[in-house]
Amino acid sequence: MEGFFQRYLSLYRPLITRMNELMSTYELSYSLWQVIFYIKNNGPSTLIDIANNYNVEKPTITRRVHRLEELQMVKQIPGMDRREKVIQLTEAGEGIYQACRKKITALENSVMAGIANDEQMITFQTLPKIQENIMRGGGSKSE
Amino acid sequence: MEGFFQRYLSLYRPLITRMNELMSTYELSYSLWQVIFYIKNNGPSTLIDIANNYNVEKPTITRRVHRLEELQMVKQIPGMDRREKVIQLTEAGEGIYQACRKKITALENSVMAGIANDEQMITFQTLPKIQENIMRGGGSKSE
DNA sequence: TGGTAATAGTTATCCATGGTAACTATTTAA
DNA sequence: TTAAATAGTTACCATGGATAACTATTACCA
Repeated sequence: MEGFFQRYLSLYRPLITRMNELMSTYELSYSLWQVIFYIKNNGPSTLIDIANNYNVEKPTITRRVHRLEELQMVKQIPGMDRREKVIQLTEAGEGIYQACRKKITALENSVMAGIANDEQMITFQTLPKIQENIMRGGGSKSE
Repeated sequence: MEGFFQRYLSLYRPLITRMNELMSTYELSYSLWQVIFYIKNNGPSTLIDIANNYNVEKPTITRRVHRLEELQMVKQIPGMDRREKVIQLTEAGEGIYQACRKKITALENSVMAGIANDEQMITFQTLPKIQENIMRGGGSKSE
């Protein structure tokens, strides 16, 4: 499958740029969206939960959450451990989640124009398999 | 196709990290590799050629080429216009291209483990269609 | 021919993201 | 009760890309 990475990677910038434009109305970027998305779909969460989910380091999530707090899309609620910072969506955050979800879904659809349904499905199912393979293949750390 | 972007994007970091590790032996990263790759496949080229091909701005390519010159993988040859800087691979650059090409192809293969051939092909063909749709969809600039 | 466009490239500066190392505060365990 | 583990933060650095303003050269054209 020579040339696959090139095809995969050359899609990245246009896509992420488009997403960021889409969300700029709400002062969000894709990286911030990820946090909102996670909390919405997994309930109030700790920074560690989020960091583990996205395979990024803690300070990265600390920063994202702080920005979201400034934007008042997210707030801290008491956990059962004074170390933990349990993060939840605010009302505003909920609203913005809905609005962005709609926009993103619309873009997801428009981007599939002219592509057969089964081709969409196969691509949809293949990407996570590739990710599995890469992550199993062992980064320089763990494994 | 809700959730498609998430699947696409969550593959990005592991992949690019893996690529960068792969090439770190030669002090290359994927962004530098792109330049080498382009020159190898299109012959001696100007910065403008390269920038246009990858849809990035000129200064971005200026920097990449300068790094490659430092690494002596690339050199300047006279063009037919004293404004132009025509860039070519050096012998060393050729060698490193070959070495990286092999490594990348091997990774491309290993990453497809357990994925049926036709699924690979469909994914391979679908990605550029999606890219087309995104780029046609008009960034905030042109169109 | 002389002067204005356009073109290729560079420099300086800024922004967005993410990583690492070293730290605090709290909790667990021995 | 002290040592280790855990959650989070802070400070700092690296990468990669964008913009704006600049130089040098070439094209155009009146």
